[in-house]
Amino acid sequence: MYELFFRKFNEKISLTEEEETLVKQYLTPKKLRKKQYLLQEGDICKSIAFVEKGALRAYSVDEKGNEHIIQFGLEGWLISDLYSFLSNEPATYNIDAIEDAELVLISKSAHEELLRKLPKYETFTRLNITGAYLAMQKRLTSIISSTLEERYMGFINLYPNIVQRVPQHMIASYMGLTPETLSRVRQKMIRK
Amino acid sequence: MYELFFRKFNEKISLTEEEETLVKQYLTPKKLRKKQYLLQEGDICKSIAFVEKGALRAYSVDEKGNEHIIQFGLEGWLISDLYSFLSNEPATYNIDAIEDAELVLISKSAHEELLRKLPKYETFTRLNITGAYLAMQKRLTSIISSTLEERYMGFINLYPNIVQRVPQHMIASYMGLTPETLSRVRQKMIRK
DNA sequence: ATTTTTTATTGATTTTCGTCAATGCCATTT
DNA sequence: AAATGGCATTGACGAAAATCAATAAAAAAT
Repeated sequence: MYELFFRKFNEKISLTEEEETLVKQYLTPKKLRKKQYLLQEGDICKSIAFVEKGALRAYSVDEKGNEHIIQFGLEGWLISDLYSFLSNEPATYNIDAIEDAELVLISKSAHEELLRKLPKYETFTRLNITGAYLAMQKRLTSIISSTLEERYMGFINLYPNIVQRVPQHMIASYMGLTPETLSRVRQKMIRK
Repeated sequence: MYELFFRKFNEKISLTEEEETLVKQYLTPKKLRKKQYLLQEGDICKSIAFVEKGALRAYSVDEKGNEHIIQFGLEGWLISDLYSFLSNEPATYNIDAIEDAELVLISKSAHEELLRKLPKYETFTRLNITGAYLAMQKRLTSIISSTLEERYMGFINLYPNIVQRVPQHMIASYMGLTPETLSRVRQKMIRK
């Protein structure tokens, strides 16, 4: 149980047996079927989810009903509406399962207690958010400074597994494009 | 000395006198004239800078020589090429002063020692990076899901002080637009 | 004081991307 | 086996933004 979670944890900062046992008490497993929501816009985000298995996405919906994917969550990644989680304000994102998924949930109270009780958990949290920040900064840089082809190439190189598993219109959404435009970008690249 | 730095620090997590004295020993002041570089692409980023006074920007330059601003740094903000700082890889961003500036530098070794010695510094760091992450996520969401006018309105509301002090072509660059396009967006908005 | 540099605006044109619509394909479901 | 729904592709068209170029205004340097 929670194998991948603790593998990732120990990669960042290694825990003793006792510490693992302590942390385990604060975790809750959850299974999600494809298309099921983990969080809906307007609800308060009650937990951070670690993906043990499967795939999720976080997305917003605009007035026209278009979905905009802000984040994917595959095995080994964390996913949540962090702002809602930390502030207790209504979520602005929806999160649902792209594939059947197994999650490890960390509730708000668990998160806060672990931060207080276990310094290594704070380090774990800091390293996680730092990694997420750096990844997002790369994404932002590529959006404001690269051509579509370069951006798509970058995406393929960075997340080859996502390209395999996720429908292309979702990748288009993640890139801020229409499915048609992404399809045409791909055609151009194939011709070379 | 370092007044704003400690004000911001204490807002996040309050320090005792002794702790402040300890932290002070790890800080270095630095003044920068307008247009001076704090960091150039290709160099290793040796420190995180806290802006006590003035304004800076971090930006990349593409093959065509166009500059793309990834971040502004005004009073009270931190600025650096975090990836380079943490990994010791060559920086991909340039950082320079938009106005004469006074900085507080935290070197790599200072950062690491403070993380080890002072748990409150780790908390300070965690809260800073979390805030930066949330701000960037908002920016990204607005890029992939809003119209230009909405995005510019959002920028004005979020950073009215930047609009006052920074040339518009830099704001265009931050938004991933040409100066001409931003100028036209503004005209449209004025007409309403 | 005048020259230079930086900045913002405007117009004409081209390129890029979104929109709308139709088609075909594949995978489920019935 | 047939029907359905989700998905990717393609074409025609229009809208949005980039590019190129000229001008003017403001700020900085001499």
